[in-house]
Amino acid sequence: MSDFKDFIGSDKGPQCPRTYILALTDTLNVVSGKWKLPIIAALLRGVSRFKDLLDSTEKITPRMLSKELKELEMNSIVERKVYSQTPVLIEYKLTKSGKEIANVIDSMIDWGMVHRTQVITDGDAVKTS
Amino acid sequence: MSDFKDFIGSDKGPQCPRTYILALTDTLNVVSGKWKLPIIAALLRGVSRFKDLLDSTEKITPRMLSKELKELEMNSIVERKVYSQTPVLIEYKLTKSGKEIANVIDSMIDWGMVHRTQVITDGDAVKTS
DNA sequence: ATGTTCAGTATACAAAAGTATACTGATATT
DNA sequence: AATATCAGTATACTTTTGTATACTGAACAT
Repeated sequence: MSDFKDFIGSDKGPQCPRTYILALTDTLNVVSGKWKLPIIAALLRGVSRFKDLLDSTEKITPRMLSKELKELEMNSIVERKVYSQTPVLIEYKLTKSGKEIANVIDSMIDWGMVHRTQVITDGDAVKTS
Repeated sequence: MSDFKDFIGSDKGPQCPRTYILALTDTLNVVSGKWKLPIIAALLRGVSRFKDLLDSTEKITPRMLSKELKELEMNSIVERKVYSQTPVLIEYKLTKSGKEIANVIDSMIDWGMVHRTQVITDGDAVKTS
């Protein structure tokens, strides 16, 4: 398993592997922003059509949904399939990697939960934006 | 352990616990943006003074460093200590939670590494921004 | 008295991310 | 012929995020 603490162990010591930085950047691109996670959550629930994603992702506009789906597709998180039925059916679904991002989200939730209890028992405040 | 897949299991079924969303939002606030992770990395290396953080976080301006440190302090990721020596010494250090965020970063790196190999063996492209 | 270091702040601007609202074009239904 | 549905696109914003450049003030050092 990778260890962030290891490779940043010293300023003059071994440099951070470039591959780690690339991997981290990829992940940040997938989880950052207002809409990526809500869309991925809907896709994990099995929602697959543009219109259904619009409905189940509250307050998103078609422009944003379109833009985000394109980015997710470019990053191989989502696959777009066209079925030339009538009316045309376009199906968005998560790739293998797309499904596996749920593990990262789990670890984010876990840290956040522990963090909140630690902050409360330390008497500090949490900004609930 | 929390499971994102569970609580989003169905549209009409059990709602996503609000605490999960709050936890996830907390985590996103800590890892999102251009400077948070570079600063945390420097702090993990033991860099602690404003001037040293400025030097070891390449291209950051004092304005941004100041702003980010304030946010990290508000979110109990960083502690600011003033030593009334002369010249005054101000020390920034990670809290317990602040150090533990490294686990989340590790899981982000892991997903990113696996994702890249999967994308390559599937013949897809990865956007290397 | 002038300069240097530390720890920032002030002002103005540029770029990225997100919103609002309306529209398109293909096909099918009434 | 008019209306509806699906899957988006077009145009014009507003808001948030980040950059550039200069400055402040306290405490020493020369």
